[in-house]
Amino acid sequence: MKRHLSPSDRRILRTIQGDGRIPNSTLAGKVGLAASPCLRRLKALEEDGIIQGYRAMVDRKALGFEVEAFVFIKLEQSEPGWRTRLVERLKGYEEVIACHALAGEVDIIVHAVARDIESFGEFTMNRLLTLPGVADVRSSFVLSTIKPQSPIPVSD
Amino acid sequence: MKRHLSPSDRRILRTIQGDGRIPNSTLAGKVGLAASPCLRRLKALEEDGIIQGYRAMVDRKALGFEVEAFVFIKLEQSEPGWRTRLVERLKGYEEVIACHALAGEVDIIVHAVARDIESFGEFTMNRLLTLPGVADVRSSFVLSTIKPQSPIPVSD
DNA sequence: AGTGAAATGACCATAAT
DNA sequence: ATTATGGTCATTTCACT
Repeated sequence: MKRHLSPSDRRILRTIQGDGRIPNSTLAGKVGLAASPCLRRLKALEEDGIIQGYRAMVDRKALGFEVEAFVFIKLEQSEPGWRTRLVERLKGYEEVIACHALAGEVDIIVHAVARDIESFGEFTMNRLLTLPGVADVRSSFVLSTIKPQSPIPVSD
Repeated sequence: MKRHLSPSDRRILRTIQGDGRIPNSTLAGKVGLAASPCLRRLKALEEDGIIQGYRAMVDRKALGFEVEAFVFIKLEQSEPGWRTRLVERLKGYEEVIACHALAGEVDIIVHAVARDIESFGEFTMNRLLTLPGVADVRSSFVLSTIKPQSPIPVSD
């Protein structure tokens, strides 16, 4: 199950997390391989699900999303079916740019964007707080990004 | 300052957030442009900082990071200089895969990974709690990812 | 290593301002 | 006229066998 990662694989993963659009030939140069084996390894890493995909990181403000926030949700104890439906709903909201179930005080953390404070209010009031099984919703606006989404470290 | 986004730009942004490594020619086809103007637009979007970069999304577990957590930090009132040093330190930790300053109860949220619970403990105890200006540190482990890092919505 | 595909840059066309 | 849009073609570079 747990695939062994060669030193080349690790160098590929390190490099491609930093520049997901680097041409294979350039990547090959950086990791010290010829183009052909480098491409084979890259494809294998994708195939094995170790590389899950590639995304362009886009400035939310350029797309008109002035507000970014984290929403902390506490759940009531409730029938398991509700939980599933809640999760499906959360996944469906386009404002939700990431969402995790947590251990501890807070049950669910939602990373969200909104065009402005008003539409964020509409989102939390009408579309989060009204979800069945939700006991409490607290929001904190992002004031600044100290460190943007960053690579997972890759040891040698 | 605020660049106008053409319908083509929006289609490019929508597509490339979903597949950051799509070949330009394919991208051009999807957005209904010839390759050359498509590439010009893509480069301009990068140049203008609207596209901030490209990353491969890598499975943290494949790299040996069994633990993912959010850490909530409260600060003491303190001299402004401390704040700057704190932020620099946070940025420097490789365990920190994202970090934001928040408005509200919690001052800073840290998204972190660790190889195991022990090393996560070492990280919070020795490298977070000891930072000057930190009043309180609380951690919640990620139990499951409900929605992984997702695109910013792009309206037409 | 070779072949077909893709990236890239120079240049042209059209339309709206 | 100028700006913004997109297309065509020729050349280099790349992906993949």
